[in-house]
Formats: sequence, structure tokens, C-alpha cells
Amino acid sequence: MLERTHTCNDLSLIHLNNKVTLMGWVHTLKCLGGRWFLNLRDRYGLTQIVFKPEHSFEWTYILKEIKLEYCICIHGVVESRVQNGGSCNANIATGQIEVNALQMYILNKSLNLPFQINNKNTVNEDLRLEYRFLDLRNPCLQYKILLRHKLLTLTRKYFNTHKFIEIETPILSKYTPGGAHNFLVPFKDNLFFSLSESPQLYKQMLMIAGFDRYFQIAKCFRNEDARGDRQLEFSQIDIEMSFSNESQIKSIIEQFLRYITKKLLNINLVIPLQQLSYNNALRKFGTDKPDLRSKFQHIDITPILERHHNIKNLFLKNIITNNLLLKAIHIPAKFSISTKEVEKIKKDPYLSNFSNFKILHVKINNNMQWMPQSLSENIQENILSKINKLFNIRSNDSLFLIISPLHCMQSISFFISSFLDKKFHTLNSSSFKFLWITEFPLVEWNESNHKFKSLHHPFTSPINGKLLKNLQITKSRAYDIVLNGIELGGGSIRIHDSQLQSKIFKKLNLNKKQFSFFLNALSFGAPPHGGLALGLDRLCMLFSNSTSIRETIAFPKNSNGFDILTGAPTVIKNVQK
RNA sequence: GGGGUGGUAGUUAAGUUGGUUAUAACGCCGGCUUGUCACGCCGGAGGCCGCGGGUUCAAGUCCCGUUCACCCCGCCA
Repeated sequence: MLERTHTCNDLSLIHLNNKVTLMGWVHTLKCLGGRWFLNLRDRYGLTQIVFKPEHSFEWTYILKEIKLEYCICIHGVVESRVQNGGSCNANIATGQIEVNALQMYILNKSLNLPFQINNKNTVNEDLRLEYRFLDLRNPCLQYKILLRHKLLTLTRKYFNTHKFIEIETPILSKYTPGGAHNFLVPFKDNLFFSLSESPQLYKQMLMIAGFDRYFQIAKCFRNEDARGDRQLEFSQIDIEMSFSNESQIKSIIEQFLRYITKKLLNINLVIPLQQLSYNNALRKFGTDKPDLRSKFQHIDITPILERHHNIKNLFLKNIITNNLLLKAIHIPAKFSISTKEVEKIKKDPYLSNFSNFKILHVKINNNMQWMPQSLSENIQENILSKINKLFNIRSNDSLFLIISPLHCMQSISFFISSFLDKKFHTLNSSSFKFLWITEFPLVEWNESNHKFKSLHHPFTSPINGKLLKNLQITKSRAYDIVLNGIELGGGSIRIHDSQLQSKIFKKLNLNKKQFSFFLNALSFGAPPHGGLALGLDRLCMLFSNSTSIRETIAFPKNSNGFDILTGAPTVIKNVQK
């Protein structure tokens, strides 16, 4: 058999008259009477093969056997398209040449395809997953897998040059109830491992061991319902550092992000990145993972009302007396929204999850009056003008006013602003807005089981290393990194004091016994340390402008956690012993 | 577990207040075409309209159930 001499992206005019051998797949095939054109594809690119009738009377006979996606070998001579009387194709790297075929071998045939392989189709995802090996031939998907490969390479290079050591931690690990559901792996004698949810405790013990700076591209497993940005198994860029505070860790990550955005997207990321406290994020965006590209900010205007006790408008008065909040979302005049669309928002099924709230759409007329007029008449001038000033409101702008109790205000206001962002296409997909969220509460109260739950995880240090009497107002040393409204990663300064850790386990109602190995480890000179994990799949998704992480994983599960390609998971009748 | 949207040819979609033989594009098969590259032209095959009930003289279309997919909520320490 002939040996491949070049890939389908290699050849140019400098190879004129060379005899070459290419191997790949039939991308397109076109007959023009006696002359045939074939586009040969491999992962590097495309090369046009021409079959001239004067070289063989048999080409037509042979080529009639060839179909798309046959795997073939071409031996031929590199020729100039122009000199051959044709025209160049500026869309491909090899567009100036073509290979005049002398010999062709079919390496393997292909059945007719279940769907066409090109850049434009939007084929049903289940079918694509069933034929993932074909879908992965699509240059568009190959680009995403290649981007992931580049990211992995850059990650190793960056952390290596910053003295981080790559260390693998166990995937078969200890089952700890609480938190995400685990995948259990039977061992023997009724003993089970659990697939690692994250390398958290191992990496902390590496710090205790003195490795100082650790990183790993870690596979994590969580037995929870999947989403567009969540899979049962996923990868994270996991790091941990000793003797470092928040700003040192953030700085390492910021430089990493600047490095990869430059290398992968050719974007000059400005660092340090913007920061927003957890409370301010909720106040301004209604979410703890705001999208800074959003044009629709929220402002809580309850405090303005509270300063005016003699409000005539019953609607507004209601707010104060019932301990509700009033939030406004400002819509500049260039984004006009119809009454119909306002009704559509109000009737959206999502909002039926909430009760005791009200949504009002207010238009500002040319005289800077609020419409409907009844509203404007009953609210004192000074309140109106304060709000107008706060948002820098101009005529023909409009506002959404939301009145609701605290616990559903964030969800409702975020729902409305993201509706508006979608409607007006304000989220520029080539813009990358990173953001740190800081000052998270340490815990939150879980209404369903009447227990405190860590907001981050139970190993997160409280600010100043102390628990306040009121646990609910204790802040933690956790930080999340958000990119375009998606939580890219999170981390914290950890607890390195065994007694404090023990105390927190107790407050959180966690069984101390199951973590005794860890408390023991902390007792042997554990250094102060902290770290962070970045979602690798999500990073690839955002960098490749994909709508789900399934696009960035070679063999993903579908949204129900099934591997359509292999048919896993399966019922096992006779489990191996 | 809850909600939303969808399922029509190999693929992607259209299908009007229920009314002749269910359309189109791409793909596939056959023919023409010696410079195409989203080539072009002529012809052809291809359908349990997701599945099961119901209403009706008549259902792709209306109703009920069910299933599968995607998105969202719950969940993801």
C-alpha cells in the first residue's frame, strides 16, 4: 500500500508537479461530463482532486462506484488550478492547487449517511449522538474538540511555568452522604466506592503534605439531572495553593485567563477583573452569576419609598405595609416593547412558581410623566424625580416595576431582564465579560430539612476565621468566577484549623466521624491554603460559542444522562462477582 | 418530581376555520453536462404525519392518554 505523503491542508503552489499521496474521506464528488472533481477531507482540511478523462478512460467507470464518506487513497500530481484553466477557491488553504489523480484506491466503503455532514445543519441531537463518530467528522465539531485540546495543552504549560505540580487523585473514593448524589461502585463483601465528586479533600491533603502548588485536570462525577451546562461526568481545572490569600489566587487565575484568551481567542483581557459582592450582584442583576453584557440593570427602589411615609398610591403603599420590595428594570427608549409582549412576560408559565407579586410596565412620555397617568398622579414628584435621576431616565424610556417579597424578587427580576436580553439580542457572543463574585454567605438555611447548608462547601473558611453568633450573616472567604452569566468556577480559602473545621461540621449537622481522617490530617501542621476549580467543559463551550457543553465533549451523555451511542446505562442481570 | 416547547420522506422544515392524490429544500437513484467548488439542467424513488384511544360523514390538523427529545424549576455540599 502507498504511504501518505501529505495531509489535505498541506499542498500549495510550491509543490507543483510533485507526486503526492493523500488519504481521507470523500467530502464532495461532482461530475461535469468527462471531468470529475472530488474534495478529499481529513482533519487538517480539504484538497480538490481532479480526474481528467485524457489520463484514463476508466475514471468514469471507477468513480461511479464512489460515494460520499468513502475512505480513499489518492496518488497524483500537484497542479495549478489556474494553469489547468480553472479558478481558485479562496475559502480553503489549498485553493490554488488541485491533485491530478493517477491512481485511486478505496480503503473502505461507507453506507449512505443518516444525515449530511456539513457546517450548517441542525440535525436532531439524539440522532447526532447515535452517530457521534460521523458527527465528529464535521469540521465545526472538530474545531471545538481541537480548541479543547489546545486549552488542555495551554493549561498544563501555564501552571507548569508557575511551579504547579500536576498530581492525580483517586476517582474511586469514599462515599460521603450529603451534597450531590454519588455514583456507587461495588467492590466486594458489600463494600462500595464512590466516584469522586471533586478532588477537594485529596488536594487539601496534598497541601498538608507540602506540595505547595497543585493542579489537575480532574474528572468529576455527580449523579444529578443533567443540563445544557451540566453532565454526569465533567472535567475541571483544579488548583490549590498554600500560603496564599484570595488576591494571590485570583491573580494566578486572572493571568491564566488572560493567557488563554490571548492564545485561543486573540483577545487582550484587562486584569484585574471586575468584582461584585454577592449581595450587590443580587441587587443589581437578580442573580449571583450576572451577565455583564446585559443592558438591563435592576435597581431596588424600596429605600426611596421608605423615606416617604405619606404615599397616596395604594399600590405603592401596599409595598411598605406588607414588607415587600420594589425593584425597577430600566429599558432605554431604543428597546421598545409592545403591550402584547408585556402581557406575554406576565403570563409566562415560569412566573406561576411564585405568588404575591406584581409586575407593572411603565412608560415615560415626552413630559417625563409616568404612564399610566394614575400612577404618576399619585406618586409625589420628588419620588419620581429621584427614580428618574437614579436611572438617568429620558423620555420614551420605560420601566418594569416589580413588587414582590424578598425570596422571589431575584428570580422574577432576573427572568424579566434575561427575557429582554434575549428579545433584543443584547448579548454579543464575541464579547467575554469575566467577573468575580465575592463575600458569599457561609451558609444558607434549608427550609425543607431545617438545617444549615454550606453555600460553597463545608471546608470554606469564614471571614476572619471566626463564626459569628448569627451563622446566617457570617460571610465566607469564597469567590466565584463568572463569564457571560455562566458560573465558570469557584474556590475559597479553606479552613486549616482542625478545631474550627470540627465546629463547622457540627453546625452543618455533618457526621464528624466520616471526616475523621481529614480532621486528623489537619492536626499535623496543615498550612493555610486555598484554591479554585474552573469548569473545563464550560470554558470550551463559551470560547467556542456553543450552546451546550455537549458540543465540547467528544462522547457526551444526552440531557437524560444516557449515552445514546453505546446504549449505556444498561440493566445488568448477572452482576460480575 | 414539576413546568414549557417540539416529534410530518434519509435530513431540515411548511402544512390555512378539519375537506381532493400530504408539500418544499437538501440528500438518495437514473440521465445530460470538460472547470466545478452551495455548480447547473431533466427524470425517479422515497411517508404507520412518534405511539394508543376518542370526537366527526371526514383528523397531520380538534380532544384525552402515552412516549421520546430539548429547555427551565427542583436538584447540582
